[in-house]
Amino acid sequence: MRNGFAKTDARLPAYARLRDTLTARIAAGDWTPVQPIPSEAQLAREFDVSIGTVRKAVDGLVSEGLLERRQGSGTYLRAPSFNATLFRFFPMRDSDGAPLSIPQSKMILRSRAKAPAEAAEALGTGKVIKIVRLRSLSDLPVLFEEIYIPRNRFAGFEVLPDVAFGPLLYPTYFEHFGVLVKRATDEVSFGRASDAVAHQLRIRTDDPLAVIRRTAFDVEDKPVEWRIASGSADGFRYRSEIN
Amino acid sequence: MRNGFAKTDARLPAYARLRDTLTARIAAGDWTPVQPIPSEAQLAREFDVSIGTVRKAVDGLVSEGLLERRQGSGTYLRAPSFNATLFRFFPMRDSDGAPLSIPQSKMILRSRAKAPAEAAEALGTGKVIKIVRLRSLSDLPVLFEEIYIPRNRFAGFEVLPDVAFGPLLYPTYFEHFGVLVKRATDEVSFGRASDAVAHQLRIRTDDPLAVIRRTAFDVEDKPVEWRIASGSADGFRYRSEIN
DNA sequence: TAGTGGTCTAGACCACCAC
DNA sequence: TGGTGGTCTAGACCACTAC
Repeated sequence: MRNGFAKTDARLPAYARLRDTLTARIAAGDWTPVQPIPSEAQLAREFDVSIGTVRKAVDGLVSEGLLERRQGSGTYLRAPSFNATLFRFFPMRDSDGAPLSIPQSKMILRSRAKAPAEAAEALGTGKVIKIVRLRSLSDLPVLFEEIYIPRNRFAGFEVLPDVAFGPLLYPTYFEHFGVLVKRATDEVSFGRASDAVAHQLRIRTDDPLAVIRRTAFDVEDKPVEWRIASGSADGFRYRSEIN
Repeated sequence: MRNGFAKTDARLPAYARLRDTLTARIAAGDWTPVQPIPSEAQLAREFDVSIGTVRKAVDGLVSEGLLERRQGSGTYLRAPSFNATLFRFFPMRDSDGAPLSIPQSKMILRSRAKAPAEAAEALGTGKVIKIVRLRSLSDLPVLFEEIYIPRNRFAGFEVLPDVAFGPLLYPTYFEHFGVLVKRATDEVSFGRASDAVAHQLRIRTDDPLAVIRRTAFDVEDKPVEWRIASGSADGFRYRSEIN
């Protein structure tokens, strides 16, 4: 065939097929955030469309947060574009407005496991790796997290050396497994601390708890992570923008 | 001047000035959702720009949710584009999956008032109208709301006849006061029921409470409403999409 | 200074809708 | 059938970045 589109629906308009082709290249890990992707003129030649059509395709990916334009320099992959640290659930400043100390993250467990029902339903598989973390502010534990990721996307995650992990998981997902988290859904509810959670959070059993369940999706809208996080309901707040 | 731009920064590109001019017309109530706005060709002539530039301006407003394109028919105002009923905070179906009965909304109070500190800070004025509502599912009260709206945007709201109100406030804001809510910020936290709230919700004093604070903004990003809503924490859940 | 993205033009043809 | 938005072209010039 004359053009270079990946296997996309030929009935779609050219800009949509180009957009899907570029998304596939991103998902395949063809590009990194440090080198610009091909220029608009190059893409126009490669796919035999006009620059205007390239711009429309790239516009879509920029508005999705996948790409980033830098005038005079080029267009770059934006990864991890997704900043959803659980610490936005708690105040980062004390009552005087002074910033609290740097958030800490302690990995408690990392091993193959069978996913609990909720996680298996969200991920579409029960074969997962389970991660347990405790996150703290000023040496006070504030959030207890259980995280499940599918083994077929994260083979070998459980044996990665500890130095591969920073305070955030999503950069690790991208750098070591090419998994780019693009969006997520959160669900906040109320519960009470079990013995185990209470012990980790240094609160009492049955104390009020804020519970956040999250499912995260990659650039192709496939679920790649399910997690449940718990913190004391006192001082908890969840901010959200609605459009 | 030759073109028809409203008072916009002449340093901005043409599409941005046109977008701002169209936003101002929307805010001024020049258009309704039932009649199309002028066609792209008409706008191009009126503002002495090309159709491509009109498309770029309209694209922005479409992606903001202010306008809606209908191929073959025209471009229409989308109002109220904002659907954020508080009932998404509670399950609308019982445990068997059967839908619960239609949500109800009872207005308890509607009068001029002095805004509490939080509301005054969010709205930038203390001169407000206070609205108190109780919202129910299957005749069970689930949400107690206190709402504050600035008097300078909603003059006469407190003396509107009851028939002017449906179950949702935002359509009333638009139809009677030309105020179009475009976005809002929510903050979820947990607390305990006061005597008054407990009585309204038919729960016990000090029972766990989910509290949602919301600030709503109009098309020009001016705050037009602040509300605080409370419901029993049991059965509460708040869903949110993160991008 | 060469190359990039940012803006803008003046058309063309197509798909769809309302009359 | 006429008018609308949807797609697409093949340029032009500008603003900015990197070297």
